[in-house]
Order: sequence, then structure tokens, then C-alpha cells
Amino acid sequence: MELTIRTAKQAGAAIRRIRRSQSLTQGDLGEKMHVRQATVSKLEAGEPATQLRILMDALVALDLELVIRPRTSTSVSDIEDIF
Amino acid sequence: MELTIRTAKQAGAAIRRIRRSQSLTQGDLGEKMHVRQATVSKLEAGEPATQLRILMDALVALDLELVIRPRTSTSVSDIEDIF
DNA sequence: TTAGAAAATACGCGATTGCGTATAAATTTA
DNA sequence: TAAATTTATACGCAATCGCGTATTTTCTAA
Repeated sequence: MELTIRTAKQAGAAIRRIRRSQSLTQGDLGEKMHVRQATVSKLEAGEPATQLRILMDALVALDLELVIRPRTSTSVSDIEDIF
Repeated sequence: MELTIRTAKQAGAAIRRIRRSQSLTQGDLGEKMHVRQATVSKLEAGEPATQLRILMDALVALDLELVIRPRTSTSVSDIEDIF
């Protein structure tokens, strides 16, 4: 299970998917992160002005990590993601 | 070449390493990203309030992508990173 | 060792964050 | 389909963003 992220929107969508897979509400996640449910909502919406700190805190709370690597060729799912 | 990121500081350090490996100055990268050199400086310093948008723009400019995945066990390099 | 380049920092600015507190809207479940 | 839960949105606030413009401070070659 590995999600490729190229936009803030994709990052938010990934967080949402994973949060749900762990049966957590935005409120639950917010509690773990010590931020409000509204802040989680904005993060998941892919608001590009969200602070980096919020993303990192979410990753910790969901027991995830980030990897930075060279861009791989565009996959079909990436294209679908555009629409 | 794959960098594991768990903190904003690590994200900044990774961007800096990769930028240098591509022989770019902060000014060069800023130009590609349409942000100021000062903004790149803050990103690389790992300022946690940096906007997510800035990180994503840097990734695009450096031809990188992000991966979100479950946390792997702590590696030696992670520990070294603490000190 | 010093000139030149690169990076860090500063000031004032408008914009927007995340905050507390609430509520409206949407979704799920009984 | 009604009730309950979850998510999105709102207001006023202090804080901080990234901006333009510039100036240190630090690093790197000649």
C-alpha cells in the first residue's frame, strides 16, 4: 500500500482514505494531532496553504511516513485522478 | 535514491540535498517555483508553518514526487538525524 | 585573503492560517 | 425517513505566511 502524491489535493485525498481505513473520524484524527476537526477538514480538502506541520502531524497520527523520490512515469491512476 | 521523511526539518533537508545535487541555487529553484529565494530558504530550514503548496511546487521543480506509506521501522540514519 | 556568490534575515504589507466556539450541511444508521 | 453522527463552514482573533525590496552573514573560489 503506497500512494503517490503530486499535488496538495492528492495528499489530502490520501490522508482521508487512510484515515477512513483506520475507522477514524476527522474528530478522532484531530484529537490525536491536537488540532481541530475543521483543520483536518481543510487538510483533506487539499487546501494548498495548509501548513506543512499539519500534514506531518497527520502522518504521525496515522502511523505513516513520507518518501521523496524521483518522479516515475505518469500512471493511469494519476490521469484518472485529474478528472 | 529514496529519502524517508518524518518531520518538516527532514523534508527541508531533503529538498536542499536534491537541489544541490542538481546544481541549483536557492535563487534558481525559486525562479522555477515562482517564489522568492527567501521562501526557498525557509522551506529548506524546515519551517513547519511553510505552506504545503511551497513543498509541492519544489517537488515539481526538482522533478520529484511524494509517496505516503506505512511507517517502516526506525533506521540507523533516522537516529543519526536526531543528533 | 579577498572578491564574488549564495544563503539567511529584515521591514511593512495584505492575505490566510489555525484557534475557540458554533452552526449548517451532508452522510450514515437505526 | 427520522435521528444521530460526521463533515463543512462561519466569525473574530492573534500569529505568520509569502510578497517586494534590501541588506547582512556565510560560504566558496581565485
